[in-house]
Amino acid sequence: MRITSSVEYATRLMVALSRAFGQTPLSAETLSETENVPVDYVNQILLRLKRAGLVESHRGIRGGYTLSKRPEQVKLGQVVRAVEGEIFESVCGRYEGGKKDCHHQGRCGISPVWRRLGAMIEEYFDGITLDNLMQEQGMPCPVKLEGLFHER
Amino acid sequence: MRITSSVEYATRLMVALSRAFGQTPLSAETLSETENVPVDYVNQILLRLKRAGLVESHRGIRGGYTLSKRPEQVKLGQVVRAVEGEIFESVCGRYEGGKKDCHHQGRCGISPVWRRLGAMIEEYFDGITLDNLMQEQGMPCPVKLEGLFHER
DNA sequence: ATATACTTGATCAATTTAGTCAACTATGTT
DNA sequence: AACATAGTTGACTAAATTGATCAAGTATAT
Repeated sequence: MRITSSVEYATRLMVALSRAFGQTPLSAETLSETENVPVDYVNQILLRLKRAGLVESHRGIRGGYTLSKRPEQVKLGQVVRAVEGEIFESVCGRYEGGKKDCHHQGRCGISPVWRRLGAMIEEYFDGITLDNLMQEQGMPCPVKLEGLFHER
Repeated sequence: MRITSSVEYATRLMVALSRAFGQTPLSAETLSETENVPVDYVNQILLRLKRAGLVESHRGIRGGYTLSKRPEQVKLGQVVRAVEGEIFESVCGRYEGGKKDCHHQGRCGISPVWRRLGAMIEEYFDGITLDNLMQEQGMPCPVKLEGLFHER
């Protein structure tokens, strides 16, 4: 379980765009240099972010990318979903044993444990905004998880 | 971000061994059948669990595996660490950009966000015991995360 | 003795992740 | 209009990880 390079890079790119919010667009080339990410990879990631509606692109000589929304209105969860599809992939049914004779239904308590973990992680990511990420010390106290554990 | 088959299988195997706790050992062959996991893979996973001290092996004609400790004394976190090494791999420095001109040090708030996520996930796994997993409804309310978000 | 069953390390295939490439389209500037 | 900048697209490749298999052992209860 780890943060992939796509997510790491996407997050850094979004923070860079947050810093430049309200100013002129940042080109993929520029972002590639300041963030030390291969330019083609930057383009690929920005394209996914664009398709998710998180950034806008501007062609031509002084083109580049800008945030679609204000930094405080963009959640880290949206960024992760844009590049990964799903934040936490459900496990039930993915493996042979699970499908054929699923021990995740009525016979043991494993399934809810995975589900809650997924919910917890999503909640965590959705509780953090780009604005939080721009702060030196990270976000203050973004998530309230109490409810999750009593959910039935 | 997902639960790997090793973790899924290891968890199921440990729950099966929990059910048989105090009884005769369960052979890899038996576990393979009841859990629908290839027998060689079962052996591989059980070996890792053994090296982590979570199960004991018994050779010979009525041999097999037994839990080393009572189900309520084994944490899910230990099971995950036994098969995966680390529950959540630290990201800082893993990628080129991070090493060369790390944006995770003093200049933005990304790093603490990953660290806290990792701490949260570890805390979650360590708050669940095999005993919890045996219950139909999963564990009750294993984790208190309040402290995590104010940690500095 | 012998059948059962754990032990070990190597190997292999499938999948995912990371990164590259090339051909193209749009746009501002001169 | 010409041109340079810069986004767009999809295919492609390489590396790493994951999932699974195999073979040649060793130990032990009966």
